[in-house]
Amino acid sequence: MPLLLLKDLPRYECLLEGAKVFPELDPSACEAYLHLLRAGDEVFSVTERNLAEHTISQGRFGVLMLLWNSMHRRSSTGDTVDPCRPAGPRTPAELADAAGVTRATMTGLIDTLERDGLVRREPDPDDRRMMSVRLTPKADAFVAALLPAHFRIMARLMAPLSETERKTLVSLLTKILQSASELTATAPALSASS
Amino acid sequence: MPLLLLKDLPRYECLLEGAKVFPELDPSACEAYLHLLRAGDEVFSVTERNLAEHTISQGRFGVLMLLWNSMHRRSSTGDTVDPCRPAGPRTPAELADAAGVTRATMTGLIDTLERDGLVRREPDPDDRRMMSVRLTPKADAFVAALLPAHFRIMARLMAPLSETERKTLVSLLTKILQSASELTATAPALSASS
DNA sequence: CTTTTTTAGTTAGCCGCCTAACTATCTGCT
DNA sequence: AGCAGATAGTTAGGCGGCTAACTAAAAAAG
Repeated sequence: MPLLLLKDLPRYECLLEGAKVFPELDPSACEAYLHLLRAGDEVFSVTERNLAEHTISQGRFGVLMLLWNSMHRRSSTGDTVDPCRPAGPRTPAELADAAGVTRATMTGLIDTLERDGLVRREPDPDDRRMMSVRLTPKADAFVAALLPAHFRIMARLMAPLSETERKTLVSLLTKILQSASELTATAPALSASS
Repeated sequence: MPLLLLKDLPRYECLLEGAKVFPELDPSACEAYLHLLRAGDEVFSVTERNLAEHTISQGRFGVLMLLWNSMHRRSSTGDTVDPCRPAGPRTPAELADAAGVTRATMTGLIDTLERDGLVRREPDPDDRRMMSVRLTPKADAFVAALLPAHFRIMARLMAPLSETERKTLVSLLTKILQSASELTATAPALSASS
């Protein structure tokens, strides 16, 4: 579990009462916020538990998936990607960027993956600053064995939602994602202005 | 940011293609899952950034909120809680339970909060194993100064959603939460059975 | 051609999360 | 009374985030 969260979400009446004390408190916004964090966290930890059974963390799994995708990706027309210039992330910096972590963090993840024999670092012949990270055959088999259960869990998590509801959820989350990125862009003004 | 996540969510076509390779892959479930994690993470990091401006982490903030709530809570009828036996969490174990972290983690959080002068540990006169954690006046002022901006951010994040959409979102997330907890209960069967 | 700036990757150190093991205390059973 | 087991809290060590500072190499500027 990545974050400290209330196990029992507050009842709506409590939020209404809080709004009396803090005029800034928007009860329905707060409720949606708390449910979003809670659900995201719960879903995260369910998949994390499955991955942990295979002795791998979410972070390392993410790196494996990025590399796997780089190796197996085909374009939407069905053509294979030019093998001389693979499209997906290969270097630590590209991986860090794709994964949304710092390069320092990626160094650590690749360290442990390499230690476990799942990836290899290879120097770039053209630019001696760069490394190329490649999956080992072991990792290939590992990921292939892991994915079915992983996908099954996603399917089970979303089982109670109809196709329509899933689309609705995605569209609502997309709106939130949008406003979050706007909020990020104007970050300095947050705590001060209205 | 608590977790390693794809910065760019995969297009739906990619999921459809993946489903050809992995029959367990339910594209709409996967899409919903990825959006949920992504949105949760993004929203989390937006609030985290605000808290960081006040030199406090999400985890410590959560502890302060639990204690604050314990101290200021009133019942829904407006009566104050019996002051001799306050309802909210007080001890590290209760706090850990309410926050959903281990007691070891709570020890660390209280350590840093105490170091920063925001809480005090007081021995329990009746049971010498127990400690009582109390907010200092400094923490009281600190939280009161922090909350308005915190609430404002929640409101902004949810601004693009109508009241109806917020209710819809909460109800969809509640369904997912429900299936996640069922999945947690039957965890051992996950990777094996269908 | 030298110097400066940028870039790739690593290292060091902090924080918060975990599990496992430990101490101290209390509770319950005989 | 006395001991086994439960419980509260801490400690120790690992992992994966982060920032900041560093090295090496390439690119750009003069």
